[in-house]
Amino acid sequence: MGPLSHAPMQPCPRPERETQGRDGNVSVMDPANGRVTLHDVARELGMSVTQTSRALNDKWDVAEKTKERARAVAAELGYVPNLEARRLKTGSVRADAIGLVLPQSELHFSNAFFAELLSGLVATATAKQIEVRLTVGVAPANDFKNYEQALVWRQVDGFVLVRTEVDDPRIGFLAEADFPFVAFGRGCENPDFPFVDDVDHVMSPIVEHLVALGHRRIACIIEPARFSMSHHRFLSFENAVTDLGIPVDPDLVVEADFDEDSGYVAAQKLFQRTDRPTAIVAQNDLLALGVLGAARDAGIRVPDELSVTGFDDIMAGRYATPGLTTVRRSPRIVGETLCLQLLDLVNGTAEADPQVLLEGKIVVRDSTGPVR
Amino acid sequence: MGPLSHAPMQPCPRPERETQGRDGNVSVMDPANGRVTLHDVARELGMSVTQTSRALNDKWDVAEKTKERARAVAAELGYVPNLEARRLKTGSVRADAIGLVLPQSELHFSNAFFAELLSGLVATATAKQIEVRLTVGVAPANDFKNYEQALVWRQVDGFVLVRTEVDDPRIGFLAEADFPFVAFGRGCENPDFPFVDDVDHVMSPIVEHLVALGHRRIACIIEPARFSMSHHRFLSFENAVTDLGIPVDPDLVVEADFDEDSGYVAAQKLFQRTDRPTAIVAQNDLLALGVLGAARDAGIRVPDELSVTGFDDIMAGRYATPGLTTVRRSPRIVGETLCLQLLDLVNGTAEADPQVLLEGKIVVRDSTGPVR
DNA sequence: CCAGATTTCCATAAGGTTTCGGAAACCTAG
DNA sequence: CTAGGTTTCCGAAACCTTATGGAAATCTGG
Repeated sequence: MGPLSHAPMQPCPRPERETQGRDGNVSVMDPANGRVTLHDVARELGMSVTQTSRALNDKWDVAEKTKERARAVAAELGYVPNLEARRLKTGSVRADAIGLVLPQSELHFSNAFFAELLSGLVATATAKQIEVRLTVGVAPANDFKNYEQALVWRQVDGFVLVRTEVDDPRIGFLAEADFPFVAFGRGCENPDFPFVDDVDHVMSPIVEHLVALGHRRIACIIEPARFSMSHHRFLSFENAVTDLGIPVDPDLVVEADFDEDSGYVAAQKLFQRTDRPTAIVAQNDLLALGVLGAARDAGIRVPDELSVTGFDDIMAGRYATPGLTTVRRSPRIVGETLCLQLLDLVNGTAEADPQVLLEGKIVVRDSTGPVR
Repeated sequence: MGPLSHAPMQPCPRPERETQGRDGNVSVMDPANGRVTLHDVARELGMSVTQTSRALNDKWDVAEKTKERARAVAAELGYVPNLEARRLKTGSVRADAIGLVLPQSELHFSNAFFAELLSGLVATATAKQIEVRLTVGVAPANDFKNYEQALVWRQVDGFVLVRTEVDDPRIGFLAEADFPFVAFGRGCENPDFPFVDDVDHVMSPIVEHLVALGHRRIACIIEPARFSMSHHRFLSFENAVTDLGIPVDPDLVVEADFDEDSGYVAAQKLFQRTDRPTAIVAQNDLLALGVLGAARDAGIRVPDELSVTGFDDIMAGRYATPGLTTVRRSPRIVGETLCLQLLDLVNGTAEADPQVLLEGKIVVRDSTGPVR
């Protein structure tokens, strides 16, 4: 927490533009697009274009001394290879980029978990000199325009699929095109592509925790059911509950969206019931925060009268009142893993595990307590 | 809230790969990279390559009937133009992409405000057929590797700068290179490039609100002071406070990071003082949430014993306990504006205002109250 | 049926790079 | 000094597309 410096800012005028031209070197900055071409470098070197190319590409064929000279001149002239020409010639099919199509709704994106995932993904990609190309999805998830365009024009080497849906049509599309992709959330029963997802029993610790506290009427607020993870987590919840001999009351399962607002609304709906649940399991932390807000506004004390659990362990849950009991996963690891999986797929290598199941870790805070 | 469908997922086996080859059409899928080239289309059409190109590009020079025929054959053969060759020939210098370098720390990114900004940016770009290329910054902000690489290789048409610092070196770098960029947060005194930033008096409503409630000992928890926005908002805070005849106690100004954790720590520090402030102004909502958590843990009642304000109006603040008094800005508009500004700059058009000052709107909730 | 205007097409070149085969220069040993 | 090998270099071709200027075909009016 160093010394604070609140002096007024310095003005920062545009620097004077030097009149275009290298100092001391008579080079023809000429043709085409004003760019220095390999030709120019070769002329300056008094060498052939061929040899210049080979020198700069560090081929065995050329004397070390020449290489150095070439590099020097190239640097001095500010030569930078024309990527288009190179790729055209080499027939390189690599874009050195991977694509990610954002869920189109802004709300779906405000989740800190997802933001961190993206951050981890991009960091890993950047470390491998790969760029992440971002677009935002158009209306229905089965409109493949984004994917098709990037794919067909060879703009990316592969895709990362997020927010996969149950029987996600994108999967079939990409599989059929035989194009590399990885998914966050399996999208079907027995996927044979790389993905990252929760383990099957991911909700067990939460359920067991609540049941141990005496809860029997346990509600569940789920993300839209069409999404793979919502589906998966609900099945897990259902299994965990029934395994403990407790029936799942369908009336206590409420479908919401992804954000606090919808969690708030869903909770209100549950509160209207005469036989209110004693515990609410929300499928993510944002929903749970909404539930906490609804409870606060309804005068329902948490955890005395109601226990609430979330999922993801975003930072906001830690500082909520009361602190949110939740399940911790590492979004950065997810992003990192997805990236490595995809690059393996693209490169044909096989370093990372193709399919990763994440073990969640329950974090007990003050939003859960014994049933009164 | 439609019917929930929790039937088990369908397996989705990879579709059988058809043996490579168009049905019914004897075309040589031959050379190079297996791609169908313009040559192939021309041969199939019995036309010259030139005319085929012109036909597919819808030039005036070619008969409508021919165009249709060409389009049909191209579609059937699955021809897709080689972007490299086209760009090489046309000398097009457009990458149809803009670059954004993420702040390298994961923590800096978990802010929902920033996430929404990004979402707005990408949505706007996508609508204009522009892609957003994402990389993550390396250690010091004055290491330009990311920018330089993308710039020099003509990978992007322009940059969006976020988290600008006071006298941000990136600005000088890009200005000198005469490369298009826009900034979120002016980075210097009299910038002559497009940017989006807060109005100068952005903190006034908050300060006036608190002072009207009787607060005199007002602390401020700021984001790292080297960042332009932190600096700017603090100056605004300082001005607003002194304008009302209240001196700013330097001991009540604490520098933190961006997230809840650091807000928590900073608040603890303030709580240790014998003459505790009666109000804490945090420079963003996450910090404020941390303060609320710290107050809760220290047994300090908000707003009875302490008023807390945030900035940004992220959703989590609305559902915090108590609801957070804050300043609302629209992150999506910011992202959108930045994108339009940059595209204007790149295209040489001038639709959007080059410099936008955002007026914040105070949102009063329950975290602020009269001084006891 | 022909001159001239108009429409439709084509052969060639070009864009910047890499690859290929072979040529020139150099070195070593006999 | 020369044969044979090694190192270093170069000319020409190729990657796929588009632009240019002009040729061929078609149409118009007399």
